[in-house]
Amino acid sequence: MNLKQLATQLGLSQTTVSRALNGYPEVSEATRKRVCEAALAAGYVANPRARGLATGRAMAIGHVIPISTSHEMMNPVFGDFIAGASETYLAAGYDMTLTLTGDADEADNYRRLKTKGHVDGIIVHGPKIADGRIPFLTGLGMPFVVHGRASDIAQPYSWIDMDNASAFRRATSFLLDLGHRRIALLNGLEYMDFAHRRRVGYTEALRARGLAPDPAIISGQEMTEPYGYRAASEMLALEAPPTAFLVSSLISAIGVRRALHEAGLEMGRDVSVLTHDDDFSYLSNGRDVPIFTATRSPVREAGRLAAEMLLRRIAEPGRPPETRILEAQLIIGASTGPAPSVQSKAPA
Amino acid sequence: MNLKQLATQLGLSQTTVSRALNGYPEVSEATRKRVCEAALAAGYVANPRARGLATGRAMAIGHVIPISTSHEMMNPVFGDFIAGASETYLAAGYDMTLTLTGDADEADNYRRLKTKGHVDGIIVHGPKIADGRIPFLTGLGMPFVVHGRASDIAQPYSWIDMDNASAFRRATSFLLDLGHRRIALLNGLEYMDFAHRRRVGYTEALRARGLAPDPAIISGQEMTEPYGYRAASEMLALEAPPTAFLVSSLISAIGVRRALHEAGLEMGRDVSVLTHDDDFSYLSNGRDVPIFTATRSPVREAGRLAAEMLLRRIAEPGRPPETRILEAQLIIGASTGPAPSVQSKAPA
DNA sequence: GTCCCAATCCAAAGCGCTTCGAATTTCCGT
DNA sequence: ACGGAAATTCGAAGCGCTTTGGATTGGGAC
Repeated sequence: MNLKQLATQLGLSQTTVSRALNGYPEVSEATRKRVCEAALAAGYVANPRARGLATGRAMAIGHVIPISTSHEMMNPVFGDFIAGASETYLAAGYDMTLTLTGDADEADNYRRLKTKGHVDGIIVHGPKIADGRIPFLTGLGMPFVVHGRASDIAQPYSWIDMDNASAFRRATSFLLDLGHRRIALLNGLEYMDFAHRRRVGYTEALRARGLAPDPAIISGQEMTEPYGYRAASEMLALEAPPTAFLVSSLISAIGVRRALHEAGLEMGRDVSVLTHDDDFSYLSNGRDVPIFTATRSPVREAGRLAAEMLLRRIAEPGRPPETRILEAQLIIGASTGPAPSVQSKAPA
Repeated sequence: MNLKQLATQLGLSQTTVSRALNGYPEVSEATRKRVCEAALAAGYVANPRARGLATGRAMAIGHVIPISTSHEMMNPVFGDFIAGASETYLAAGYDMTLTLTGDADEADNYRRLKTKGHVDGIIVHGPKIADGRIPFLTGLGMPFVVHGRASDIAQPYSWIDMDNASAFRRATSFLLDLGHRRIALLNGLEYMDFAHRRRVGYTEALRARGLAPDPAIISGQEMTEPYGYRAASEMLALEAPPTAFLVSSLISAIGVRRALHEAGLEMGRDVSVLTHDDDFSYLSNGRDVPIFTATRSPVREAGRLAAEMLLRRIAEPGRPPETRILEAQLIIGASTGPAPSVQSKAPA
């Protein structure tokens, strides 16, 4: 069933039917009603391809998410982020197309170019410190919003990001306040912008107290559970083991917890753990009684906001780039406590 | 830059250029080479909408994944499954569009109808026991493949599924062989087909040894970490607590582990835990030394296979529905051991 | 030199929809 | 009853690509 058939059946022109269906004012209410009912009855819905061809709009936005081929990891952040964005799209009538891409640059530019004409805008995931995709898309003139930022890029562009540096600065200070002096950082891959910023925040907080970061208790890897376990186990075996761990993801923090248990240490008493918490739906850190002390920033919410930003950009192509920073909450849970050396000086 | 411009620039007709680009035989190799080079230089890529309109193929496949609005959960299974499918699509030149939908039926049929014309085929995620989407899509004549099955549906359709019943039957038997008699089941939501089948396998294995399932140690919820924790804690507080837990997801199993630790019990010695493991990339159960004894079936691989199946269906619309069952591996880890009562009879 | 068959290449007809410009009808005031 | 503005409706031209059927060219075979 296509427009022409519907129009013939109704004894109207395609023009009128199209206008009636799309809510244009120059069609009488009576006609509109008749048309809509007939369309509903016939189960008619405009062919999106044809509509796109005619209007130039695709009513779809593309998410390009990098999967490091070497690691083969689908970061769970993407899932929740996309779920959030999808709510916005649904309400606005947009579709979402996903492109998982190998390594984020080079040959891919080509592929994304192809994407042009397929989508009205793009959300860029997982930016690296100086991400080539950003100048590329800017040059292309395609509306886009970055989830995160790319530190070394001068020209303005739209992004939404959590304040990673601030969150990790506060988290580090919090641990320092508790008396910890050997604070390990289990970061994500540090060529990723977010991890880079977290490291910066961590370092700043240490320096502010006159402490120098110790490379032996800093690492940056993909944030899996086994990574947390392995890194923590190794660090705990050092001569001067850390008394606290600052971890970049709840999943890795779970690995750290496993390492602690295995070493016979109690989390929150013998060793403190503070993690960033993206507030995934399926891996909640507990609403009422958080297991881990954490910097929390819901990634799903970020997805919703990013999508709204992008839709605004698409609607008004002229508007200057918009940016939005989200502050993480510092949530106190049971995984942190005073540094043991301090505690041991208490009356026993 | 469009076809017409490119053709003019080359002094050829649109027809020839189109054919050259699409690899049709009736164009000389010399011409083809010239055309391809020019296209590359100009950065020309055919507008997919226009191509789709003309060919009737969208070169895109749709994933419709249900998000129970009540729970607001983006199941991590989807992420990995999609990553697998995406590999297949990339190789075949297909795009992927994602539709997260609220509750899976009713009004949504409409929406999915709209999807028609947008995609060449659909992958159905998260089927319930009698899922209305299956007869609906069958009636629509749209090629589709279900990841999982829907038990109560008579007419044939294409699906790929892990053998959930068999996996859980074997897992239960394994625990029974270790002497466990009170085996708790922490299942997923039991209106989901996969959870239903797991329950069936579990029940069968118990019955085969003359044991009756005890509702007090069986539950079915969304498979979050807190669920595993809460359910396990409650069951451990029973008068006759379970000596083993059979868990439907690694994430929930981590919650169970937490509950055990908190209760001062050692996993694998005091209480056994056996979980299903979808083999997510970021939450590995350990390749060499599995933490949990588990039934493992890589969901990413399933995604790849499902995509291949769908592409075959699209290529040959006439072929009869294809089905594929994947057998889970039973992997022995450190989380299981003989039932304590048995052990306690050993010389001490 | 002709004829015929391949090998190439081209013109034009859609695919289904939107939208501009024009035609038609309706409804007033006078 | 009539001119004309306002309210509706329509015809037709694309959007960019594929593909059918036909035209053109080149090169043996005779």
